Amino acid sequence: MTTESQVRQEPSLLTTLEDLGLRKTSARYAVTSRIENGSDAFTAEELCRQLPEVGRATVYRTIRHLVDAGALCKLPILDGAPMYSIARVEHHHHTICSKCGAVGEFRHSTVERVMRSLAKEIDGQITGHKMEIFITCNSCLASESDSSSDA
Amino acid sequence: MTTESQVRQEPSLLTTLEDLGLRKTSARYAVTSRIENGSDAFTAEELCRQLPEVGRATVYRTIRHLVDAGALCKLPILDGAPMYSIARVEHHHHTICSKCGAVGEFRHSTVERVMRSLAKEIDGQITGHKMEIFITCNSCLASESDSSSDA
DNA sequence: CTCAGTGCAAATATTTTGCACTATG
DNA sequence: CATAGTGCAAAATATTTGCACTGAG
Repeated sequence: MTTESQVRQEPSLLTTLEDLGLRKTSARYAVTSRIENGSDAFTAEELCRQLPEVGRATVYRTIRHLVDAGALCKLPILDGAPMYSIARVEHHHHTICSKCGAVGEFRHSTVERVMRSLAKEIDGQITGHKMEIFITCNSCLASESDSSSDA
Repeated sequence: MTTESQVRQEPSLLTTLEDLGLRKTSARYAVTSRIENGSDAFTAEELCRQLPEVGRATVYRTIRHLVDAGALCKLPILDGAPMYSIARVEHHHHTICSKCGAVGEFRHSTVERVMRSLAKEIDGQITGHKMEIFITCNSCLASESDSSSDA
């Protein structure tokens, strides 16, 4: 979609869990494959609803493992529950469509360069940063122009 | 603290509420003056605890009004409840100390310029952005070097 | 006096935890 | 077979809502 184009073939999330020394269980298989085959961003509750056969606690625990391992990003949504999405690019930022909630990833070297120039203005030592860009995605723009009741 | 130096004398939050056509009540006075005299960032629950004489619902309702009016920023904290801080600079970003939670504000023209250059790479129309910089603030750096048990 | 605003407590939402049971390695 | 992992339901936490009462204009 952006700077980094196709970075397919991320190692399965289940493998990520194994690498952490965790067992390969059917519950974890269900959760990770649902994440990998589902829509790009989701909430914990959504996942629970989609996986009635897996206990709520297990879903939350699995998500936490994946976030800790860096395989999932936790996106702080201002309203309700946080959303999660698979981290495809090492360090990146997110685009979030305010209409439909679609989440995209991008990486832009300028952002990192800005961080360096900010360093001297900040009253402390920078340890990390997070940037979210709110957009109206192209599909939503398209459907908007249908009902052209714009002010 | 940074680019924009002193922008004191923001209109009292209570005035902001009046401008919205809301009444000037004692509960709202209590909430807004507590916010203005308290520490820079706070959670809704903290405010409730500090104002036992004001109902929890009123605290939440007042915060919501202020956020809607743009007088307070809602900072999505990844762990627990979101934090709020007074918006002093029109459009700005935040520094958050990972150790002590202190929140600072800064504005940097380069950030806005980056947004413009990103526009052509993003698959949709940018409607807003939010950037948070995680730091270890100078006070925490100082107290760290005391107990120099660093790995 | 009227109705916006309030406080309370119950409802709702989200996430974590304790514990007995199950199944992976 | 030992114990990591699970499911459930209860607890903990965070926020919203219904409703009768109060007070600002």
